[in-house]
Amino acid sequence: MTASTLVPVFAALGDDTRWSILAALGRADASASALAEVLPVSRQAIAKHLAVLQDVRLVEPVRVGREVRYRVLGSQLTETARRLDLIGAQWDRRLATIKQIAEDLEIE
Amino acid sequence: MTASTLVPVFAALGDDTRWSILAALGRADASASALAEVLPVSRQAIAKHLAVLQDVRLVEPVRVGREVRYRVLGSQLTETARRLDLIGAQWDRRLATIKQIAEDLEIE
DNA sequence: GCGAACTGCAACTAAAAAGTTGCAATCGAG
DNA sequence: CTCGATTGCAACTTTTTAGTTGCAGTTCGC
Repeated sequence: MTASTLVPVFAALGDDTRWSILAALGRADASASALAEVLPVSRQAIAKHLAVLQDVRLVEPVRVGREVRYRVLGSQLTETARRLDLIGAQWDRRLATIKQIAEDLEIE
Repeated sequence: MTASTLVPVFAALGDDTRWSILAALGRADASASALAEVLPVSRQAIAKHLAVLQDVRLVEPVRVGREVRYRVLGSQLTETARRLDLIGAQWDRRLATIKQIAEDLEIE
């Protein structure tokens, strides 16, 4: 996974409707039609959201007879979390360094 | 931090320009004007982005004389990563359970 | 084979977000 | 005190995205 793929994942996660979809899929795999019966948007809207989620590997389609069920992929979320943590740690390290320098200066 | 604050953080992180800003701030604190000299957008556009980032506590303003420098906050990123990891683990656990059940059924 | 259930594609509308320009207000340095 | 640098506010345009409706294509069950 390269850095260029990280931002689209966040863009995908930055929408309430998509989280509703992910939450529903977190309980059980479901098709776009099935999700449309639960959520307050049309099936086509859900299909578009699923396409977005599939593009960033947050869900994957599973054909079951004539319907296409979607499965949520925790691995992408875990991987994203790991990378986010690294970046956050870097920033904190720089701030800690600055703070340390400031304290050293005060002592002198 | 409540769940309702999580989605806006992702929305904030789902934009390339904001990542450019965060990357620049990751190297050194800077004002909107200073950032505008480096990035290919106007100062006002950057000011809006900084407001978005500040709303979700990814940066915080620091007055230095007549200018307002912004500091990146790693803690928010770390916290977000932690929560993301928990959710991903939940999903993976469900999938593992399902897989286990499927395997058990095959044996019988 | 035929009808019903599902999916997929396309065009369109509406709302949100990114970016711009222009101007007023503020504050420091000389 | 005054000039220049910097920030803040407002109106506007453009682009993107979320959502809709309508229709065509597939495939399963009877």
